[in-house]
Amino acid sequence: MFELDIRSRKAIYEQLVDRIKELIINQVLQPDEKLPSVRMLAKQLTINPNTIQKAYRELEQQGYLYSIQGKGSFVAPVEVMHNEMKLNEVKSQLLKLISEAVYLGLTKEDLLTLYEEAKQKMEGGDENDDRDS
Amino acid sequence: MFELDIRSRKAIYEQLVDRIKELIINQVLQPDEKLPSVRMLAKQLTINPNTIQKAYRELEQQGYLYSIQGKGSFVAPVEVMHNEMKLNEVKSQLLKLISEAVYLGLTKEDLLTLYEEAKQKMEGGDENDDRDS
Amino acid sequence: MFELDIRSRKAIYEQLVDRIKELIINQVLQPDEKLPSVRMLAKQLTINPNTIQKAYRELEQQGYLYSIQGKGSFVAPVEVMHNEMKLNEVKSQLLKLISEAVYLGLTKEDLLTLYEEAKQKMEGGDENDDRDS
Amino acid sequence: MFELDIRSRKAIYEQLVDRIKELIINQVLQPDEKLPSVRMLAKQLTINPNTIQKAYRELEQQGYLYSIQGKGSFVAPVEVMHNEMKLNEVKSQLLKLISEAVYLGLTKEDLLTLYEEAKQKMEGGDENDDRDS
DNA sequence: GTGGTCTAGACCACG
DNA sequence: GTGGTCTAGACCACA
Repeated sequence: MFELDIRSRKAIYEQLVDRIKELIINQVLQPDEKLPSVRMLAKQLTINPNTIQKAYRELEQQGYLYSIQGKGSFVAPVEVMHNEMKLNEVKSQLLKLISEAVYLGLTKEDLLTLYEEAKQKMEGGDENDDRDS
Repeated sequence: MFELDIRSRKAIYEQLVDRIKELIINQVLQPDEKLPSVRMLAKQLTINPNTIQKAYRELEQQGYLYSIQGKGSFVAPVEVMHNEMKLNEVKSQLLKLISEAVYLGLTKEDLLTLYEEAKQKMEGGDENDDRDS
Repeated sequence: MFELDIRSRKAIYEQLVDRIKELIINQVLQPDEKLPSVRMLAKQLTINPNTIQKAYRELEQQGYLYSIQGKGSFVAPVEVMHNEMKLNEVKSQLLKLISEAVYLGLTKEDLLTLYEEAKQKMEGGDENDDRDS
Repeated sequence: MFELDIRSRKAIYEQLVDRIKELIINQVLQPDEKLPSVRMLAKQLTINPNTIQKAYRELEQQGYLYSIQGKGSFVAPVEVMHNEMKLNEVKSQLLKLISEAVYLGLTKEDLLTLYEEAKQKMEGGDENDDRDS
């Protein structure tokens, strides 16, 4: 579930951040669900606990997790207010990436296909799904 | 034209890569156009020539530039064949980014707006083309 | 009345300390008024009694509460003598915080507004006093 | 200049953060001025480089510093736009602290005295000062 | 030489 | 048992 590539150029803690963020976005990890403890996960992945902690801390700063002393780390519920700033950041990144993709031949249809794909993955993780949103 | 933010967290050579890539994508830099020499640009930006070189090498590897010994570096024309691999990479990045954006509240309309924006910038850079694509 | 945020980074006992201090300052809790027993409050808030005890002990040390064996904990009346030391501590904290706020753009008017706001809340909590101080 | 109390309950990196923030606010450290390198400062204070790095990183996240790979860490210039959010946070903290201080006997005059004191320290650090602002 | 990352351990605060 | 802090080292990427 949290497998990572030790040989990758990308820093281990960054891989973890990306992977966990993905699990949250696709609702595999539900709001307020507890994540593995720093030490447990460290043992399981055979990496240093500090590395896990750094990833958790980063996710906390980005608003995806919250952690409680002596209890553990948990998935943060989405809060619309706080996200507007983040959405604008992501939009700016998207504009750049879409530009590059279009330059390389991406069509509007391709883009919409990707959108549907993203949607589908998110609904797939939601067990209480009522079919279409 | 190549101004960069010395205070940014992003490495200077990366900023250069992104900036030049952007200029190529928006067709400000046309195919086969010559880029400034490493030394000239280094002097102009008052940074280390090695940094410029690293950026040019990176762009060459990504297929955006080609260089000729003793002549300089030039913008590579888009080649459809070679791009399919890159398009798939970018598509994969896009899927991740779109997923995150949707999680944060992006709508399909937002996405199409971004698409049109990207298109427009590319056409705007093309001075010899007033027609719609 | 004592609701606390389980997701907060701040330790639970600290949240309790702050909340009770606030209630005392705003005169919602009057001098010599009895606070809920450790066990009752623990049951009501569904947290560990030790946590309540730690908060009460902390407030006692800070001079906001006094406790009587077998009777419970009570709000301490303000004593001018004992407060001079604390006032100086708080003044020192205030100086730091005001400096930071001014650095971030706080004006003298903003500060006076905050002062009036603080005053108002304290008078608002005093149900038997409609006059100005 | 960066002396810290190793016996204090407060974490070393937090002491560093507070101290450096203070130096920036009082303009002892000027915008774009370089801070001691992580290793130099670690050697000077005889503490672990990681602890310094944690402090620098925290200050960077709070917007007081920016750091550049291979160059060092520098004081960030104040940007009014980005600070409004922070100002509101600090205002909220101020309201609480002023309430407590008033409860302990702080007068409006005391508060204004503290304000002037804060102002004075900030101007004192400004070498190009034109007397009053 | 600089910051950034990682490891392998230790101790503390919290509940 | 949990996260948070700190130490004492090591290696890498950047300029």
